[in-house]
Amino acid sequence: MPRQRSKSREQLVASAMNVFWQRGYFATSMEALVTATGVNRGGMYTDFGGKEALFLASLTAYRERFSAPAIAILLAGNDSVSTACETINTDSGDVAEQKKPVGLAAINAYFDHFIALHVHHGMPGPGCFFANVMTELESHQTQIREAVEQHMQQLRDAFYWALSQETRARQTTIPEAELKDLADFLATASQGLWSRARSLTEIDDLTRFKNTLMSLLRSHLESRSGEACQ
Amino acid sequence: MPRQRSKSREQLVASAMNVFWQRGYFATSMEALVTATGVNRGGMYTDFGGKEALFLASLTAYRERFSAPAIAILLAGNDSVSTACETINTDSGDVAEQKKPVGLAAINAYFDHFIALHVHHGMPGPGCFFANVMTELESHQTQIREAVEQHMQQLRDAFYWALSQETRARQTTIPEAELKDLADFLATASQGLWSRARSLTEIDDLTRFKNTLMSLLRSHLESRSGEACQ
DNA sequence: AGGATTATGGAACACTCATTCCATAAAGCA
DNA sequence: TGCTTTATGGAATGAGTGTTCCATAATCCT
Repeated sequence: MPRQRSKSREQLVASAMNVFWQRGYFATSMEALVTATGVNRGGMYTDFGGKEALFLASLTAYRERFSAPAIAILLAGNDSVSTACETINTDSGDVAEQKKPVGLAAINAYFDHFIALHVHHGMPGPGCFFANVMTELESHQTQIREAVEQHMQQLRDAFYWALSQETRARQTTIPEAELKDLADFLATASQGLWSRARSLTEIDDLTRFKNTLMSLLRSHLESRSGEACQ
Repeated sequence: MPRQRSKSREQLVASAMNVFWQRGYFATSMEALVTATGVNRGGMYTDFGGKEALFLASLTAYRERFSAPAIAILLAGNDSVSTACETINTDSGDVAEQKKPVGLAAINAYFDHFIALHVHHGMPGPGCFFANVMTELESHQTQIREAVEQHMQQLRDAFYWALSQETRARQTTIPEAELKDLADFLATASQGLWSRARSLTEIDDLTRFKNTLMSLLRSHLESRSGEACQ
């Protein structure tokens, strides 16, 4: 009986997410959301509670659509998530479906995925939604803070998985604590890259970061495996 | 003849800077600035043009008061800036005045300075003002964008200087391009740390990042100097 | 076709924002 | 002391905010 809505709830969140991602929470007005999504003002309040609820929905939509596929690349070979990742990966289609890279190669692929995103989007990029939110947090609610922390945790764990795969392949034993530190470092360093991508104008800057990081990582792992040199 | 003002222009900017740094541009209202600075509303408009001009002044104040001293640590031994740095360093007083660390030790000292700042401030920290601004940029003017880019340039150059000092001490020759890439990497990675410090609660997380980064750097430089091993 | 139901889009509301203005208070000079 | 000059703090302004509401329009079912 009812009139059918112009855009589905998912389309609405997808549009809103883009605006929040690009402009941040405070700089985004409800008016801007109305024009960007094409949805009438009232509908935003019947479907969601209001601006903050819509922002939270945008945050989870971002994690599903962008964050999870990227992290899935790092988790290649991890059986507990492989089924979910496989569908996501084949959807995005920018990862080799036959033989997914593992270990350092997975980390390399993660950054390639990041770079491909920026080639597609154009520079300067929008940065990481979560990293952007981090700098606006002060007056946000704890709910959002938890979402950010959860994202960082996932990224860290994914890096840890990729690193442990690499050491297994190399048949080297690195203390778990040291591997965790490395994973932490990678998560934080890549957050820096995401932030930085907001003001850089050259894709090459991203590529050089990746190459340098991978080179550092290789040097480190090799120095730990071939201890005979010292 | 006139009534003397309650706070100097510099005190005003210093107070305003803290609020902008903590809360960001949009989340900071003029009312909050009035109560935080203790300066009357009218004075803000006679001394500066308005909110944006005050924000710009806060940005340069931050560079002078926080950014420059930190970067000066990296530039130890660089004669072209040594005089300026010396006065700044002795003011802050958290750097050994007699023999300033050079090369990798300077980079280590840079992060120690960063950590000391957070010990003093308490966690979670306020992050890097410039990094915070980066994520709000979309609707800001080019003037602010330039200020951010200028800061990144300075940080990058400072890291480059410290790295070149290190290779000179080690008597190893690394191509200039490769050294520049390393400096770029360090600047971006440390921006990640600054951002991350906004949501972390343990000082130890910062220390572990520093240790891991220094360890990676050492492994890399050693692998480049002792090529005989491979 | 007619009626029930829901989306629509614009008006209206209360509120906060940055900015301007002004009567008052305070300080130095005659 | 009286006069000039400037800072002060609060009121006023007008634009913009998030939110609510409602008459209208569109769709589906009978």
